[in-house]
Amino acid sequence: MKYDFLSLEKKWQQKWRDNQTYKVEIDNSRPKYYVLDMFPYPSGAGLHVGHPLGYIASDIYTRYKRLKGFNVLHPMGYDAFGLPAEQYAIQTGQHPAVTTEKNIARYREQLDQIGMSFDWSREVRTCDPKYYKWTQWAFVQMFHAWYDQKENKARPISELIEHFESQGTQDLQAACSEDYHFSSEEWKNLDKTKKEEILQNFRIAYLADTMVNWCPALGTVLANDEVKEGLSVRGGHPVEQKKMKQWCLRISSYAQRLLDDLEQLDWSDSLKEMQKNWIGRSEGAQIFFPVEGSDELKIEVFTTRPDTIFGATFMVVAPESELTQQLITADQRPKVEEYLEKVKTKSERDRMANTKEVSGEFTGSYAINPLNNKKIPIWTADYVLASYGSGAIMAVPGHDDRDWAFAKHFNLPIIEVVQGGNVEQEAYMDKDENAKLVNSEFLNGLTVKEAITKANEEIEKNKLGKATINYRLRDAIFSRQRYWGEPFPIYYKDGVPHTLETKDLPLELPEVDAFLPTETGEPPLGRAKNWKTKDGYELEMSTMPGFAGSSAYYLRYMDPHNNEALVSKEANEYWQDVDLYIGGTEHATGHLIYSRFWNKFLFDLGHTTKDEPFKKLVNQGMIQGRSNFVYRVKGKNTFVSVGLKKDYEVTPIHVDVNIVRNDTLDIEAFKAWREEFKNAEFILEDGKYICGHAIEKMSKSFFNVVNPDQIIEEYGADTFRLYEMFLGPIEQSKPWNTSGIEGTYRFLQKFWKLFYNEDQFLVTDEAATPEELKILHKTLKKVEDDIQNFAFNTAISQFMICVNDLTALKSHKKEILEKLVVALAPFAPHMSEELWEKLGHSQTVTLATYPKVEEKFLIESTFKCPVSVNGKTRVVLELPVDMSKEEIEKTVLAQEKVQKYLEGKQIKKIIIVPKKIVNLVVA
RNA sequence: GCCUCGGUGGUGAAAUUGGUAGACACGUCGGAUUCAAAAUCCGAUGCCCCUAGGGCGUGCGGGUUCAAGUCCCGCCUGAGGCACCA
Repeated sequence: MKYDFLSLEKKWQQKWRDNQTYKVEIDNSRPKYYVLDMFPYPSGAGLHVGHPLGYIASDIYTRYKRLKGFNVLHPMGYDAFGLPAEQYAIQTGQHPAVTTEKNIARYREQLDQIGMSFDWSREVRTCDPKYYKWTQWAFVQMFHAWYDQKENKARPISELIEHFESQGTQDLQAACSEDYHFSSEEWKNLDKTKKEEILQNFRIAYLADTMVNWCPALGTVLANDEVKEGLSVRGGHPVEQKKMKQWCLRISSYAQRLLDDLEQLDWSDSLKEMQKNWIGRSEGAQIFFPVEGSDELKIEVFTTRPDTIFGATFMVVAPESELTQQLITADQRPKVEEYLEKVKTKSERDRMANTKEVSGEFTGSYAINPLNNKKIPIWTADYVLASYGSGAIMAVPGHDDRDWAFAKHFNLPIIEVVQGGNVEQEAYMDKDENAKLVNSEFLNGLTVKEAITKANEEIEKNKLGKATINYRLRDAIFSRQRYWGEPFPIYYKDGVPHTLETKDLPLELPEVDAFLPTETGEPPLGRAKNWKTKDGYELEMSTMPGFAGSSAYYLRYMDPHNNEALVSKEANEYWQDVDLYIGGTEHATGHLIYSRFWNKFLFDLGHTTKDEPFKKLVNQGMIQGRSNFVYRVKGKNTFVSVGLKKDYEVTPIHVDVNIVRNDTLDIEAFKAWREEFKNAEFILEDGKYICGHAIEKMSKSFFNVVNPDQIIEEYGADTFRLYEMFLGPIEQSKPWNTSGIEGTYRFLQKFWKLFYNEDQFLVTDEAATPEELKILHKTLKKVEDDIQNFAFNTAISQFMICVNDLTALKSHKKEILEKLVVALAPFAPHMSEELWEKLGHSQTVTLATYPKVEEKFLIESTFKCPVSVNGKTRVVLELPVDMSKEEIEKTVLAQEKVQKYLEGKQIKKIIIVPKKIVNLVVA
């Protein structure tokens, strides 16, 4: 009987749906396993062949784990809030909810036809009020929390207030935007507004005036990870710096924990490295430089090289820094103001593009080097960033190349304090172990390492500052001036923000007449009628960013219909955390950091049981497009095959890859493709038109998009799944190329035929021969090892070898085939179900048990042992496994070939590597 | 500039982690079957040389080792990340 994949796959997909085969419940009798895919943003274009790569891999692993007896949670949902739907809405007036709904339906249809085993009863959508109730709830928790650096965790804000009331700021170590010192008395005497103002600086979700990435084209603020090279990641619009009042999350207070806990995670090195860089820890010292002529004014700097303090010949303060204003002297004011104005109008992008260009202005003030009391000028320059460290530096031109360039440009002195380079030529930045300090009083003669320690000691002793750590990671800006996102559960009373109560959540997104900002520049929510609380207080008009909804979705899947809590204790304790998370690297510094932070916060307050959400993470590579080209002869409607194009003057034209097969153009289809090609003529090679090709992003405009639908229609879902995995390791990015899919298709045909003799279903109860058993167990072993290593490509290769072997033996033994069906089930579930049923099982293959590998069939009775004589001659011998060293020597030397080679030569030594190789070293 | 990961046939890729490089698959060539084609099956297929046989081969140049795609040093090159971060 023919392998009729179309009807067979339809039949099983229907059965799985009808029987809710993949629905899971808490089951304390079985171990849990949690496999999660990064949920997709349902775009209007549907899935192309690149998208399901990770989903197929996780589905294979899920099905494998089920067969191994685990209770596997494998859910799917949609990250449904976002910019594209909103922009589409602006253009068409269609409500984003409507388009989103439509897109989701399409995604679901496509996912189903690939044969995914998701538990759809647990589906979540971030735009569903029942879901975003808990996003809002988490935000409320963050509003009412502060970060205790002593206990290194978030705590309820009420406990901070208690602390203030009993002892003011004494003994308090808290993450805070300001440096506060007050007594309990002083606290008690403050009015309500002032108290709230102070508390804002401690809250984990807080409102603050901050420099933000403002994107005028999108009309919204963006987070750091949403900006690349001064352009927005979505759309590529210019981004500028602007001071705005925004909601922020104090993620920086978690910097150290986010860094430390990376170690315990089973993630790829490159991903961990990216997060490390993003967090950007640097050790150094905070030093205060008094300003000449002022008792109060001090310049705080951060430096990683306190050892070079005697080489500081000037100071630089960031132009945007408030300090700058206080430092400008009357006679310098006009010049400095002019400079500040110039900096202000320079966009972030221009600033980045011209990093070589040196600019700055002298403020007129001088600082005193606290270690040698030398007077040094204070400058302002845009190479110092307001947002990092304290926004001011001590410039050591001898040992920092930016300071060096600045000093050279403005003719400032350069002092060498570390020997080893020529500071007149360039800054000497090496931390050579033998380099000694000079011109540095008590540091002279020390190495850099010693000098850093010594300088820090001296600074702390004299209370000039302290050794400290700085992070590049900044607090996350959490407001977006957009419509299609979660509303903030915040209202304002006398300008002071308050949170809604949990019982009043969710705060649903209101209807608006247009999805644009208001005339007065308020976000779209400003258009909503009566955007107020019951008591008439104004509600917050911004919405939350994309990462809000995806930060705790993995917890929601554990208990998606719970209306009382994000997740019940029971469900959380059973499912714990994600054992395997699969998704792309593009989320390395976005979602994967936010999500870890969000989870740690919930953990601190006892809302979840695990400190880290994702134990193991596998990054699937991107599938690129493989575009095809036809070459039109200039000025004619004639197309020349790629091999002959050098003889003509041609223009390459993208041609739809779906009318090209193995680079050969379907000429009739091409003529029908577009009106203008109807009468096209062709110059062929070997009777065929061969197209050129190039690797590009998979995109509609390159006509290189391949949809899974077409492939599945032609070859079936099982072939598609197999082929996607067979393409190469999942972590690797690679272009899609449909030629080659025949290989996996043929494999499934051959597998099917093992169960048939002509048209007759034929499996025998005969006992398997040792040879057959060996083939089976070798395959089981290799496949299982490969699955555990996510090497699905080689697992499939092994199946191919196995089928070839069994076909050659004309083997139809039930004993063998039944086990193979189960082993293949994770890869080709539809075919396996069908064959499993034909083998007489009434239950689905999902409930089968993964066959046990019997090692005894794997042990070879003999092993191949290559003999190498001085690396020149190789003889391969078959030797028994248990042969002794002496016997091996004897056998080797008795070989005719070896004898021949050794004639007249003397053996110097014989090296036997157990079970592997024998080497004879000849004199 | 800094960090990370790669570079193996015509193509996608394997290689038990230092042990016969190129498994498996695509493609190509040859054959069988067929009136013919498709499908299917069998065989060949790293490169070079005149075959027997030999020589060369994992980006390039060195090194360690009986043995290197794998380890070490120095380059070249591709992809990704970070980037006036003090």
